[in-house]
Amino acid sequence: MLELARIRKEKETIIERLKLRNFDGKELIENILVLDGNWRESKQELEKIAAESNQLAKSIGSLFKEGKQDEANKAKARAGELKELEKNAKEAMNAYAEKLQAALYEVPNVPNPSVPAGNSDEDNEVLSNSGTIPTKLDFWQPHWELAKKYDIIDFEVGVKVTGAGFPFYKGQGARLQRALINFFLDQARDNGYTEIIPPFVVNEASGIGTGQLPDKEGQMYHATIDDLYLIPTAEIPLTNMYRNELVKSTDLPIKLTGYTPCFRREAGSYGSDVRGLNRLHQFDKVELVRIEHPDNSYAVLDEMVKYVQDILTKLELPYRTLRLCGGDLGFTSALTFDLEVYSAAQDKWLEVSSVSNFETFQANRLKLRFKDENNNKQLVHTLNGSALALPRILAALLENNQTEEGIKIPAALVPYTGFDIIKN
RNA sequence: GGAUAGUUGGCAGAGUGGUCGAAUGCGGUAGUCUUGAAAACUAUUGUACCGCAAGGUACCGGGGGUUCGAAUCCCUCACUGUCCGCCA
Repeated sequence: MLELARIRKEKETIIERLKLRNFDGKELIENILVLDGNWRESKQELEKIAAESNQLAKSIGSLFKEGKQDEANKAKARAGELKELEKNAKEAMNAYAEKLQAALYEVPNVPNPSVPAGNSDEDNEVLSNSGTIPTKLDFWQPHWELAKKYDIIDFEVGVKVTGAGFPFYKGQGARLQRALINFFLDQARDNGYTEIIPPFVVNEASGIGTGQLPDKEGQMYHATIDDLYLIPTAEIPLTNMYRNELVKSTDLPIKLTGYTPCFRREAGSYGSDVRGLNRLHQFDKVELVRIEHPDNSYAVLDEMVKYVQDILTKLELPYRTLRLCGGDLGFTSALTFDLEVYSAAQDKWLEVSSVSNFETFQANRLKLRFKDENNNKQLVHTLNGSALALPRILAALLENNQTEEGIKIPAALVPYTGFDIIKN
């Protein structure tokens, strides 16, 4: 959510920059400013009535004490009138406040000026390519065939037990999965992140805090009996740890990492994109969250991208780095870099990480502030990034490392798996 | 799941219808004293919003109600403690 004060101050810039994401915000922003004016006006009106009412109530007390019954009763009559006025004024103010809030929720984050214009993922800017794309050999198979061949992932039994998109990992597949989680967490720890194991379900306030609610309600599994949501990413519990907090500037930066399963309904997804491990309803992910001083957040964003690149290099996977265009940019993000690995047998780039700077957009909803050098309260900047999402890494590892003997495990992972090849 | 007691400012803790934004203690900040520190003493010290300002409004777990007036009375929800039951 954008800060109202900022909208008042930078109306034109905001409208202009929102165009980068093909968002015509002119009408909405104008409307917000009108509602803001109405709200303030009605608030002043209400407060005026409340002030008189408060004063009157006090005087009634003293009048009774002094035994001036008549005057007291007269004042009571006036108080009754005021009460009616106050009720109406309050309703008017609340109506404006509600409309204002709803309108503010509709405004996406203002893109960073470096965000390229564009409509879809086709317009994302490829910043770099790293690693060597392997040559596809005749016997190479996509990962869902390999999963069957080596009996390491069972999609069918997942359908029986739960439904499509909930695979079972078995034997070496399960161990490889666990090895990746540990590898990622160890890497994060070596880089100064504190490991967290958060709850996998969150309440509504947390969903609102990080921006999944109210917009993307349909993307999350909702346990309605208890009104809790299954997390689609560890970003929600990790960032919400600091909801409504005022941290000291010396507490910054806050660097958190956490492994969680992620649950996504993925309503509306279809086609070859959802084949095998490409898109699941439940998947594992290690997430990084940073809470930063506003002056540092863009340097930190670059640092996080480098960090993810470094892990991909260690896994010996060919990858490319993209700067998301305005049309593909998430609602809450000001700037996002995606990292995609090349999965050879499918001949596809698979997104395995998304690293974003939200600036104050989440912090404003979270009411997450810090005391700056001058003891003023300021909103922090929040960032997060996947490091990494497991299934597509697994897909690429399986597809790219096929040999006649079996699937080779990259050297960096062998200490974690305890084996260097997957074979029958 | 049943019973019961709670939820007040950074913390502890008073406050059962009016002068309570809230005693008191601790803590914090500033000062006096001191070579310095501690102790002692003095003063000060909640948050948010509206307003150019003066000032005003709201907030005693959340929401609603009674009343001219609610931290205080009523309803409701959430959370916490304790006991019982169940349980990894």
